[in-house]
Amino acid sequence: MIDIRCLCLGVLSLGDATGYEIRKRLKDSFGPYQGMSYGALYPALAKLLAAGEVESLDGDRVSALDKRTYRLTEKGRESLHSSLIRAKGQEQTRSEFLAAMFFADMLDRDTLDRLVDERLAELRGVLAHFQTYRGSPPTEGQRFVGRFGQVMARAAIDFLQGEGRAIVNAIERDRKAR
Amino acid sequence: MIDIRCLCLGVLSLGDATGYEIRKRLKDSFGPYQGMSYGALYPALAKLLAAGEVESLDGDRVSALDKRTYRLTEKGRESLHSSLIRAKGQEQTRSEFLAAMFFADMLDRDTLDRLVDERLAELRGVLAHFQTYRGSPPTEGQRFVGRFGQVMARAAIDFLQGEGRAIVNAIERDRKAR
DNA sequence: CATTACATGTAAAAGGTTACATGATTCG
DNA sequence: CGAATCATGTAACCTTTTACATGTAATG
Repeated sequence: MIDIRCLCLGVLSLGDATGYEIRKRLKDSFGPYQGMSYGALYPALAKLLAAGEVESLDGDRVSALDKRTYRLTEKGRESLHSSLIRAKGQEQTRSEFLAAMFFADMLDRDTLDRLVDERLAELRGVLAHFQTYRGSPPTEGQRFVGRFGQVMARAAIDFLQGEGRAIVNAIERDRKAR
Repeated sequence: MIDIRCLCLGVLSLGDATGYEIRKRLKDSFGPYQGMSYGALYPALAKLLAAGEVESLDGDRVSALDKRTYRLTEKGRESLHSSLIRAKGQEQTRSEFLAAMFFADMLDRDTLDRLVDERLAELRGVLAHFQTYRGSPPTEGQRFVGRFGQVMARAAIDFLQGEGRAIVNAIERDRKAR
């Protein structure tokens, strides 16, 4: 399973980083396909440190709040590799948007339009994010994720602007006909 | 927020059901876009019952394991409606597939092919699922979700069979060139 | 000098999964 | 009569979010 620890190891495999940077790089790389909150991140790093899968490059931290840079160890690299080869081709989406749209017949026109508009805004953000690949030339893996993200965002936008909007309009027509 | 309790209310808004049936109908409607385990479902139903948002149609249950059919109450319908109008157009995907592909450069050809094949198999299942809409004529909301699911699955399949596979092949070429 | 970005952590609570325990009904 | 499906529930565990507490460094 790919959990937060595994993701930390993965980001660190591309270069040393602080906890804060790990989270940022993950967001830059995956956009909406992976998230990470500090409350999960720092405990995960502590566990990785205790397990010897990462090492801290700062021996002389005075306070527990001082900046700390992590590096992947050989043990960590092996652990990451063994997680990756056991990974399944799974994907799990929990969509508040679709859940609400499913009950569209209970909702008024304004709410439906708002839901679609919000979804479109987010998707356009995702598309722009993946289109402007900043920083160093990406690995092939990064390229794969970026292209996949673009294609899926594009497909969702096209649907919502065309057929999706048409279904919403049909709901409204039905209501008026009644 | 759309949580498991809200989903139960939503399913029940389309007709009375047992806990088991609620889970089944949700899977039928949303495919991979919503899941629900029994360990979350039954405690959620108990809370809804205590809150008076659903009622039990079986007064005379001898054992706690006897079948029980739930019905949405007026209070439950209001609660559902107020959740829906507060819903955001959000969607969150956690993709073990993309996480693994991101580190494609660390993986061998066989693993990459397996990941793509597994993803394709799942997506084809999703597509088939949404294409064969069984049962009673769907509400417009159901139609929306079904069409959205089809479009997104189609886009992902096309990508993986074309450009995605090409990137995987490029990785292999790079490796051989080294 | 104020704001934004950088930076680390803890504690409580929510939310969910997995495994387990138990049994009835239906269909070939 | 055996297997699949239907059916309900608990408990232990895991992960993650949210809110809080605490600063430093860079930038306009």
